[in-house]
Amino acid sequence: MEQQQDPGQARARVLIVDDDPTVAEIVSGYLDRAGYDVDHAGDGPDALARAAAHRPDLVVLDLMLPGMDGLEVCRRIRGRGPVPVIMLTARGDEDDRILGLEVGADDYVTKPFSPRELVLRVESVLRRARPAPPSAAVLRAAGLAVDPVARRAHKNGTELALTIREFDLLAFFLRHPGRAFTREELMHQVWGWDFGDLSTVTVHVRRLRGKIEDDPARPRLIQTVWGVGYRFDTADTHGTGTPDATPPDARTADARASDAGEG
Amino acid sequence: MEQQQDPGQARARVLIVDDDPTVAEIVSGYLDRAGYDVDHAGDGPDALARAAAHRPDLVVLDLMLPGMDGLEVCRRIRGRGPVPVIMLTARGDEDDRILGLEVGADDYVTKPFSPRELVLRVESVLRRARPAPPSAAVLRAAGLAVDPVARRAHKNGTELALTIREFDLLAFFLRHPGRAFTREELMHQVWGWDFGDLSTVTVHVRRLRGKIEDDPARPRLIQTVWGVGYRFDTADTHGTGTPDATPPDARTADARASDAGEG
DNA sequence: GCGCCGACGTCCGCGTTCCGTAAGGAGCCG
DNA sequence: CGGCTCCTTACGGAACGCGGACGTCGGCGC
Repeated sequence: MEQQQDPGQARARVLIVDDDPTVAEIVSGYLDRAGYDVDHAGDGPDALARAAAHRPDLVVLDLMLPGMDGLEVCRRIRGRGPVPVIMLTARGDEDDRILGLEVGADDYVTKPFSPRELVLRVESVLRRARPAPPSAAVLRAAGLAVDPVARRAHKNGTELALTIREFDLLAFFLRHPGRAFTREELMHQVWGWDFGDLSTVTVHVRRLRGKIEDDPARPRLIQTVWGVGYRFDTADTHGTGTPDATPPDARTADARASDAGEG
Repeated sequence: MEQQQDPGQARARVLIVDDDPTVAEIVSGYLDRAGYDVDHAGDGPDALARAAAHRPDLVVLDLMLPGMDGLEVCRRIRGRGPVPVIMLTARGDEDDRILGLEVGADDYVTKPFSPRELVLRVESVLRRARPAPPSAAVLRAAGLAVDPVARRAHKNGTELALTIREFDLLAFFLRHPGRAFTREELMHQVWGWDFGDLSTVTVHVRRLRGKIEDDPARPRLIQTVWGVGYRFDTADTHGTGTPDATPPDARTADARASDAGEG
């Protein structure tokens, strides 16, 4: 069964381009019942006009069109913007598939096809084309954005060139803002070591400061807690003398495994 | 999907639904000689029962049935699973054809038909139904277009001559843009190995770079993540806005089979 | 059968990057 | 002022990535 779309969400517009009225009608019925806003064009020029007027979210395009070549239509439609295209080709016509691939089709369905399958393809392509919604995996604070999955860090939109240790250290700080850590703790959490020269931590904090602080000589983000260690301060966790200011982040102990990457 | 008749494999099961015994017998004979395991039902309820019991790989369904409508039978059978259906319709009855397609038939044969033709259709539908598990779309990014089904890759319209490993590697990268992978992960996901010389990955990345990068010495698409591995970057996954284009979908064990192709 | 060729995995040398440590100087506190 | 802590810089070595090249295996044509 096809699933309905979210009520409240605008229905996705689908443009069907086919010169056979019966095929178009069947497909329209299926897509309509599946919750799409369907438009139909019978030939190439009509397709281009409707595509320009209605700005569909997806185009189902028959390759065999009277007048204008389906490939040409595809090319022109995609020339205006990144609209996903599903192409209907004759059964087993390998050449058409290849051409469709080159011209910019995102998927193809061979005729005769089951309307059910077409609906599935439409859903699949649209799902794939949807821009990724706010990825929750990105850590943000004080103009910094750290993506542990991509292993990228940005400061005010420009990318930072961080080494592994610097990246892991910054990611750890971002996960635990406003809290002071001793060098031993950092060495344990970020390095995974329970012993070693603690000046290693000092040096890496210094290097990280040099890359993320506006004035490394007078650091704002990574504060030195005299006699203790370091604390990452964001702009919003400022001024509150909170002794136990656990951020909304519910992350507790043993964050090492996820914070410091590999063991 | 089910298996086709390979030597050693079980024969494909075909269920014939027709109220005319002579027709059913003739068709059964042909299909049996063609190597299929044939079952027969004379009316709608019988068809549903046998379909449930024997789980056929394909159903040949006469539209004109006593008792229950053929369309209703088709609808119910397909409601249980994605079974291919070939429909037998009266000659020139356009409405039946349309209805058949609407209900989800994969092909149709008009009566009177030659049993030989029906066998060909059966083979065709089974062949088509098997190796086309739904998601067989085209991957696109940064001027690249990769068709996993056709095993073709294009860059800016010109075809790339990729080896098997290079193709699988590129397809995997295109499926997970903007995400960093270690060599171990790539070896596992693309090669399917859990051990082995990781320099193999390095070498293949280099060879792939030589074919898809404008300046392989200064790669833009496949970025090296120092100390970690590699990351495929598209033009649009650049900057703070959308650092992660990969939806947090189910990334399970079966991802390998679909990612690396079926070899 | 024989030789050619492409694909693949492995190995080695080189240049680069990064890391941990050491040492000297400055800052903070009693 | 003395002791301790922290900052800064420098350096050697290890780790890493890259490019080039080699040996093997299988397919294909002769």
